[in-house]
Amino acid sequence: MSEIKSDTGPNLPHPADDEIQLAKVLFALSDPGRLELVRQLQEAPLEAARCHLTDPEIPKSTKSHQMKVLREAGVIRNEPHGRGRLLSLRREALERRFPGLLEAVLGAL
Amino acid sequence: MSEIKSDTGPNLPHPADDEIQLAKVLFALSDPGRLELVRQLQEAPLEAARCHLTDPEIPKSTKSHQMKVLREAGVIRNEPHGRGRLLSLRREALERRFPGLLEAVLGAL
DNA sequence: CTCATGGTTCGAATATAGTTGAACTATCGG
DNA sequence: CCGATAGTTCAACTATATTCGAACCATGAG
Repeated sequence: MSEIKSDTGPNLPHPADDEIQLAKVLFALSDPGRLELVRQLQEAPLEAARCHLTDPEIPKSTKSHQMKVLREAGVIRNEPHGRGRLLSLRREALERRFPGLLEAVLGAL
Repeated sequence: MSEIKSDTGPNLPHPADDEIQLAKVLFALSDPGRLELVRQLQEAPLEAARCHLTDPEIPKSTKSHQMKVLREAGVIRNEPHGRGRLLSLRREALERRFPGLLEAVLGAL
């Protein structure tokens, strides 16, 4: 056991709060599959392996790609967690940057 | 002069209020150029010829295409007006369908 | 009617995005 | 250490979007 944060580990790059761009966020959310994933993170962070229940046939590489688009847009965080990954919504960052946006998107039918 | 609405005229198709889809709206707004156009319609409707798309060098066919994407998504209305077209934001429809969304997007820096 | 203005549409080229298998990496349990 | 699990990355392919010239169409002015 070690408390040292492994630099060599699978720590993926995330944009800083103030680097999050509106256009990229809107684009990331403009896909039904990605939007669905975001909805699943509404209540609480989720292990990647536990979401996307709707389509169990999707290859993991495809799923990984969708997570990447959301992560690079600054919509979700993707961190190591046990032998998998923990996905979470970047609520605070998005709210600070684009107040009301996430709520409006998630609130829609 | 005639009060008859010409059916043969350039009346373009618009989605009905309840046919407006979130994903398409978000996609339409995810382009900086289109977003800029939408911002110009914030205050009041505008003749298409009067809204300069940041780049004055943009060919009219390209500009027409951008208007089409926004129109088909249900973001703007595009109606005949004199020898040109009048563009307007579909505020009410968007507000009814996705409350707060437009405000959040336009309010962003 | 004719012309200039302001736009739409079409088609072809280009650019960007999505999909997927295979190879690779990290972690945990035994 | 080994195998299983979970996910990323890469490369090739397919699909969708964007761009823009050229042709076309409607309106208003003269």
